[in-house]
Amino acid sequence: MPELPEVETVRVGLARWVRGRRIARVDVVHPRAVRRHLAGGDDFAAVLAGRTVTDVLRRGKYLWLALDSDDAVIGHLGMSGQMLLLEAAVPAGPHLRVRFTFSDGGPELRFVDQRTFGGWSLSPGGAALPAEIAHIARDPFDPAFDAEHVVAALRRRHSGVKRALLDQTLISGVGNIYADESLWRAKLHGARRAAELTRPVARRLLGHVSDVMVEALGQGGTSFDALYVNVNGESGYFDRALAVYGREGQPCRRCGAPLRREPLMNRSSYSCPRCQPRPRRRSV
DNA sequence: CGCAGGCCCTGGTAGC
DNA sequence: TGCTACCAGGGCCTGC
Repeated sequence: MPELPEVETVRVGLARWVRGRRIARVDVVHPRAVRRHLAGGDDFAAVLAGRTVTDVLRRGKYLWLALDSDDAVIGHLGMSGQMLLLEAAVPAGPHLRVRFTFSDGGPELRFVDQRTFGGWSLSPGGAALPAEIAHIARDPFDPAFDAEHVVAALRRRHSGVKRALLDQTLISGVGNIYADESLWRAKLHGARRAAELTRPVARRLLGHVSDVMVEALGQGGTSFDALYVNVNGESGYFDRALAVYGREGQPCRRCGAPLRREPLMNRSSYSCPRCQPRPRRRSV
């Protein structure tokens, strides 16, 4: 489940391996992978052929290949997407969705995605920042990330604080895993109403969000199964450092109480019943 | 407008 | 053994 640290790891890998190369051919193996490109897979491939990748950029969980035509190819890993760089001779796996081959004959870029939540689309003129993702807020790795602005926006939200953290138009890059980890560090239950957080508490929470993702980036990303693999095909291993996510029934590392799992927004949330008491008035 | 919830999708696993 | 039900969840979409 790639979140900001994992996507940044992929971006760095793509920049290293794809920047400056000319796309010779694109094969859309599964149409769902380009469902956002309404003109279809053939058109997607035709537009990209002959273009050179000038840079690989990212905002939140979206990344894009900037092209010499000033257009962009936006990519999202979804739940299970992988970017693999492989020699052409390596046989295709069962979940290959899109294949990019390059005119230099070097390694292909293969987008592999079991659950098909991820995909690609074209953004005309979007090399600097695709209009399609301009509504996505800056993420904590962005030099222009304005924490005080996010604190103020967070404190105007009437929804639960976890829902607010997962809202990519408020702060981007945070997913279910790092939201839970951040809330545990901040000793806050995710159903606490965001608007009820004091300014210092909101600041502290955002500090934890940033810390936990910076730490994950340093570890090379999170992996729970073989689904997340970085661009060179190596699994991340940050899972060993997770304090709450996936640890139902195991002792809280702070107080020893058995961690709980409960549904929130129709997905699992992990927290400590003692460190993160449920609010009387719950917001989701 | 803000907010909440449903849906998409596949493979692994639990349960019968 | 083979079937069904359920779970994982990011982001888009709809409806209130």
